[in-house]
Amino acid sequence: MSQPDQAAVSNRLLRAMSAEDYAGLAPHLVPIELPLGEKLIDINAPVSHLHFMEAGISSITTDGANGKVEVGMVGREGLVGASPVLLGTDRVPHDHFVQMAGEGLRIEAGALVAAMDASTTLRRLLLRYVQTEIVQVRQTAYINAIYSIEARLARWLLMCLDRVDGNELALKHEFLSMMLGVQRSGVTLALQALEGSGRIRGRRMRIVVLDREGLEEVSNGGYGAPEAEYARLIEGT
Amino acid sequence: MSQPDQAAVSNRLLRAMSAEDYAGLAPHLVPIELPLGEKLIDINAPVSHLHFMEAGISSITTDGANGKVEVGMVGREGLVGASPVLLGTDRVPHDHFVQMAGEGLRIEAGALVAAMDASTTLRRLLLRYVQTEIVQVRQTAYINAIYSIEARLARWLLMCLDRVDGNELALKHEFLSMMLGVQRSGVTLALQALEGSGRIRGRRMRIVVLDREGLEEVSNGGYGAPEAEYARLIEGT
DNA sequence: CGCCTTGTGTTCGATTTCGCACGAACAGCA
DNA sequence: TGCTGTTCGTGCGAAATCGAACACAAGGCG
Repeated sequence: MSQPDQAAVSNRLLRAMSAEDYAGLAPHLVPIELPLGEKLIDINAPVSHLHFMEAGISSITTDGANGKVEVGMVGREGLVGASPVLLGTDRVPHDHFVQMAGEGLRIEAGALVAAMDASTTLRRLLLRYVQTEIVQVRQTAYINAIYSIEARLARWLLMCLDRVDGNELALKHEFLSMMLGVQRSGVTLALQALEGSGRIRGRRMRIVVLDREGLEEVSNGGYGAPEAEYARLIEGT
Repeated sequence: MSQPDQAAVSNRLLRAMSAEDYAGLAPHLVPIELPLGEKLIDINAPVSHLHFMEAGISSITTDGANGKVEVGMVGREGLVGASPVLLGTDRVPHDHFVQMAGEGLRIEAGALVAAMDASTTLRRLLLRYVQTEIVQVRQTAYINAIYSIEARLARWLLMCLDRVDGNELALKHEFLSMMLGVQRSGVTLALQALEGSGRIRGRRMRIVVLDREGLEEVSNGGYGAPEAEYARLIEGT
């Protein structure tokens, strides 16, 4: 098995770490396909592996009495399973599944923990990543409390856009409605509003973003702060 | 300055740690009053001190274009400032202030970090606490997306109740409306609904909880999971 | 005791979102 | 080409919530 060179990976965490830290991790990284719907971590099931996302998007969801809603999103900026493994537990009450197909680099939990124990710089980087996850979900809680469907949808599309190549997203309205925790027809109406103002174009199973800045306006401040915090904490910018 | 004995403290983290870990921390703990409204951490300001809450409640809020909403709650089960300091940054884009007056044990960030570097068991405990904060805020994001005002209010009252002695909460409707991100009149109506079903009794500036289990029913599954995860991760139950 | 500030109860129209249903458009497939 | 299942557009009454205003009540203070 040949692991990719650090310069060849897409994952922003792997790219941000020192060459030594990457070299220590690389022998344990196993390239893996991430097909749509693949469960990376089951709710309350032992977390044996983590996944550095290389492409595609994974969702963290809460399943409750009233359905399933997204409470976290991980793409190539992140590491699926980071918070439980780095913070000392082996299971979480949340589902983690592949929401947009892609690839990842899988690593065993034990190997990652060992690498972190051996390198303070690696530990520091990955713990900071966990902090960015916290900032993201606090923002989600805020948004879910007081923003309109249209603003929440705009933020969500932007977050997806940050994690894919190109400006197309392969998504069903029904799936979006579940992620946001709203009615499917509400998603259709919000998308039509965005399309009416020329910010996106919708086709069947596909959303093309035409005006990224327009979406940021619609998101009304809901998008941006967590993303800036990621840049600051992980990439020092 | 005499620090309290471990058996005498109320903070559940301090009580859960080993006697050795507590002994290492104790010389750095400074008892401090926490008056209503005191800011413990300012938004994006350096975090110099952390606070083990002994009594009272601190809120974590996001301030955005559309107002301020609570995105985290810390009482005597917790440590204000844990996530930034333990995860390697010195500031967070959130406000932390005292929402119900009480007391705490203050510690300098540097002293806590040093103690954690010296004890793997202490580090393990406190990182696990951060994980419980994550579980809490993911639940908040979930609830905010799809639960009614009444259910959210019931959950919020229960979370407060867990963090105070007795069954009375000193709260204004206006404050509640800000915490939940809803209209003040909506809070009044929801409280009346809870009072009508005999679960609480409201006076001016004061809410008396009469039927805790009734509130849990109203919260419709919104309350409980994060609390159970705290018990599991911190207290091993 | 009576004023005055603050907190709470109440109302009401506007708006958003829900919840549901049904038809139209599209894509795969025979 | 025609069939079929899926996805999307649409409409509509119901419900929840907003947003704002005003009246009333409680309690502090002079």
